[in-house]
Amino acid sequence: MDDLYSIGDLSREFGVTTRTIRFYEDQGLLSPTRNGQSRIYQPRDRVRLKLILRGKRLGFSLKEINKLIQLYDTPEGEAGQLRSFIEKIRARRTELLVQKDDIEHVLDELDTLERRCAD
Amino acid sequence: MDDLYSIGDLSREFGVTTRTIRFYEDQGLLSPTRNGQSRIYQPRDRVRLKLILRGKRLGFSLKEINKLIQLYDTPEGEAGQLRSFIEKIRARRTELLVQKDDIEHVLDELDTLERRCAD
DNA sequence: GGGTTCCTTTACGTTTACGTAAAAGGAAGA
DNA sequence: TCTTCCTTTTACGTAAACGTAAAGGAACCC
Repeated sequence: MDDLYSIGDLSREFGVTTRTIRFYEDQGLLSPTRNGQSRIYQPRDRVRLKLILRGKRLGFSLKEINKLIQLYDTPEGEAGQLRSFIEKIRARRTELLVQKDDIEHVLDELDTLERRCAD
Repeated sequence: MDDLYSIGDLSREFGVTTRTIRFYEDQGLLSPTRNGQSRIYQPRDRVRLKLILRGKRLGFSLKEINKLIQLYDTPEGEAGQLRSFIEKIRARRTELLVQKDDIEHVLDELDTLERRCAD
């Protein structure tokens, strides 16, 4: 019971509500085991939650995050689906590059603003 | 009437619906002049729309975007409000740095995925 | 003058991502 | 035993950001 977590543990660690964590499970993003009625989270569940939250920070919807996670979990095959998914990945990457650029712009502007304000 | 735009012009240029543009006006983010009933957008309105959309790409809410825009428009004074706003700017910058980091991680992962898929 | 296109306002509908409250059960501590 | 804390399910509520008609006016084209 060393690397096992309750829903409250994860809630505290990641700064999200238990409602949120249950919601992610409801949406098929998490599937913890149970001890009686209580949810028990393994390290891999914890990692997965981490990934979900990172996805969120990047503006992915939960559905998109779900697909990305599933993509990680696919062992090998299903090249057919994957081919079309590569396109999506590339599209997303393009978006992310734009976003990165945006961020750099905004960081500059924030600096300017901050200096302008510091009077 | 060279640097004047209709709502349709901007809609087409930026790939958003007219509904969206009117909604932004409704939220106080845009205030075009009128020709009779029709909205007329000046270059500065166009720039502002551009800023709004960039803000959106960065995950700002319309309310936050509104504040940032107002911050740009403040001529000089009101140091009181600004001081607390600098904090928000710094917080946002920290978030953006995290986000930039996230993006770089994900870009790497997307590369890996793409290579893994390319069989 | 009919058709097409663009514009307007009003207003109800929708999706996402949870918030929040209600009602209840199990376990630990004073 | 009582209280407190953590957990559960169920379910209605909500904010943000538009979508989607509906109904109408103005301008242009043939």
